[in-house]
Amino acid sequence: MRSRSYSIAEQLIEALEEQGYRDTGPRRRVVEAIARKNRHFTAEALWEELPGIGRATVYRALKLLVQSGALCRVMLEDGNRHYQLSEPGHRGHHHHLLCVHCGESEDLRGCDIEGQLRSVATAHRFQITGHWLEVYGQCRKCAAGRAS
Amino acid sequence: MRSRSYSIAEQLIEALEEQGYRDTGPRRRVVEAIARKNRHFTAEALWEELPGIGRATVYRALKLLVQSGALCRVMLEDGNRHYQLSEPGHRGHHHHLLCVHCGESEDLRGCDIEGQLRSVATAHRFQITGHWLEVYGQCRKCAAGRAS
DNA sequence: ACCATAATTGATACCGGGTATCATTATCAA
DNA sequence: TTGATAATGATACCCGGTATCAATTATGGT
Repeated sequence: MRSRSYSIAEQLIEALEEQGYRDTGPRRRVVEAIARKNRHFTAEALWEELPGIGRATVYRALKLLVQSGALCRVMLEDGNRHYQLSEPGHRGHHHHLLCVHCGESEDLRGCDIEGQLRSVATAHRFQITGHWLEVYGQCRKCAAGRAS
Repeated sequence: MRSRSYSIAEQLIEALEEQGYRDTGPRRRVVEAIARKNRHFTAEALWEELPGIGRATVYRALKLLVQSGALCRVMLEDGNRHYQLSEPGHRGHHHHLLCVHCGESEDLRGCDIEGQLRSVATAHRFQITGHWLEVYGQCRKCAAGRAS
């Protein structure tokens, strides 16, 4: 199986360039580290695997990538902020199913939360401008394996 | 109009005693300050209006009150944690409509988010154990007054 | 290729919000 | 009253993130 024409890292750099940000060495190293991740991660953990890169640089890159939609912020149950790559073709606002056991996460699809909120908003005469939703639990594999 | 038999402060103290915590002077001062609030507030702001009370004491009381369900944590859009009294008779898990303009909040009622999540969970074969939802916007008064 | 400009970097200090420690004090049941 | 135990508050600390700022680097025009 051949690699696709654009690596994840390149897509991230591109996302930054689209916003007018420069393609720099440190940023490449950051996005390459992100591209290697297959789980959500903390800013701190990312920084630790990038010796020589400044902490501020890592935090700055994360902020820009979140702005661009290529990366999304994930709020864990304990309140810790994590980050993870947006699933391909799913960059807008969306929600996550987070497995509290293995740390896996999936995007929540086919869920009309927005529609429901809209009707509730009408009932409350409240004009909704945004919302935040995270869902916690166990993924299929973990639920099967533990069978508590 | 006469005051009710139990003040809000007394209800809070009671909630703590139910959990086996003692009725102490500092705690009374904390809950009295909370009882005076009609909006969500930060731990820091609460502490500032309680001279002589230790910071740790305030944070500890907040934690216990949240545990008891009498107080709920509110997550603002900017990520800041606030606290607010649970509406009477609405102590369990629930969600908030937060006005980003005036800071008012209402509990979100008559919303079957849980039911919807349950069906989505089935589709994803994901076993949900919890979730977190906050809704941001403008309350009726603010939306009318601003009419942007 | 060179330059001027503006963006980026990284070291560092700082900040806010919250917690651990621990000696002292207060509560409460017997 | 007393003794076991919980609570307090001063403090130091921790964690995650940001502001500052001088030095460096990318970039577009020439």
